[in-house]
Amino acid sequence: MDKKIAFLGTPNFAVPILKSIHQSNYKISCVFSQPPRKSNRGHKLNKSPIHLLSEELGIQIKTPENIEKEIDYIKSLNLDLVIVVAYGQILSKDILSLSKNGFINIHASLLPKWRGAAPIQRSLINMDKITGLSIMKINPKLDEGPVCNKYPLDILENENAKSLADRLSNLAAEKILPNIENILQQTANFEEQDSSTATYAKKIQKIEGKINWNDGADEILAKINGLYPQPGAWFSFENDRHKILRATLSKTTTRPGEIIDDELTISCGNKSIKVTEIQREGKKPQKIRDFLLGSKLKKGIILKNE
RNA sequence: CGCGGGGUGGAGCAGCCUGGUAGCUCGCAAGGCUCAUAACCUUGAGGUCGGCGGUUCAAAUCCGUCCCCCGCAA
Repeated sequence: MDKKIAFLGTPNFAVPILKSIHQSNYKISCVFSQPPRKSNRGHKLNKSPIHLLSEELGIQIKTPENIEKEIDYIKSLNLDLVIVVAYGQILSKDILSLSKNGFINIHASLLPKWRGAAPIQRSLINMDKITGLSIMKINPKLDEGPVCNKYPLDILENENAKSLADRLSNLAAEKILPNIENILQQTANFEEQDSSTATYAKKIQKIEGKINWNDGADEILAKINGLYPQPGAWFSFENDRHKILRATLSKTTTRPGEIIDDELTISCGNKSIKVTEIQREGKKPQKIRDFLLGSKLKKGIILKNE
């Protein structure tokens, strides 16, 4: 009855899920994660969140540049099941054959909607009212495998990507356990996706964060929330990038980009947004009150779309 | 050795290039005005200008070095 499970994952989103499985009765034979990358200021080598967690929990961790090279090792593990959460490497047919019950992926959308890299951000930018999780079996194509369970989750008013990711991640941590049970018992029911209704969540490009004040306020707010905290939605003023971290809707409209009052309410193409938290280039995030004390962004200034 | 910005009373900033009295907005304290107030007026407290060293008659300001924070890019 001692089933052997492996876990493949990399970013923070996967952390609560690995924790949950670890705390349950299942035994994790090995964790795979992306190798430490040179990143951030100074290009230091940083281990992935899952890498760090595995070390902390004392689980065997492997971080191959290419998982294909570990194929013999994986075979030797004699795995019953593999859980994949945002691992970041393509899994070949050869790899996928090395688990008795397949490779199970948790995807942060209601498939076949938002297949691909950035489902959470895309659902927010698209102003969806609802999203969720899909538990699916990986096949060699991108997020196209058969689904055994979906868990819808309402998107809250003015919710941002971090909050939504946290909620989905926690939901996944909870729901993965009964699914593992069902799959190991062979009682899970997998259904093919209806690919004719599929949509794709393209990877986020940094340039998408640039705000166009001619857009409607709802749209701009969706961008601010969908790109929070990385890469963030921003505008330029006096050559400084100003990243808007949080904002609320406001009704007044004047000229697009015009600062309407002394509290940094900015008119959009339709309605306006009131900035409540902002981060200037090279500065820490600031509540709008603090930011305004020493700021030149006063009523009447018109922000340009550049 | 990836590129770059910053550290100035409690908060957010200006001053630095072109050395020579510590400035602005806010907060705080006291007083005044007011039916009253987060509004307005007056006064006040509070700063080793990130640390150390150097140049100079004189350093927030110029030079060197160290510490800390952040943005970009990957």
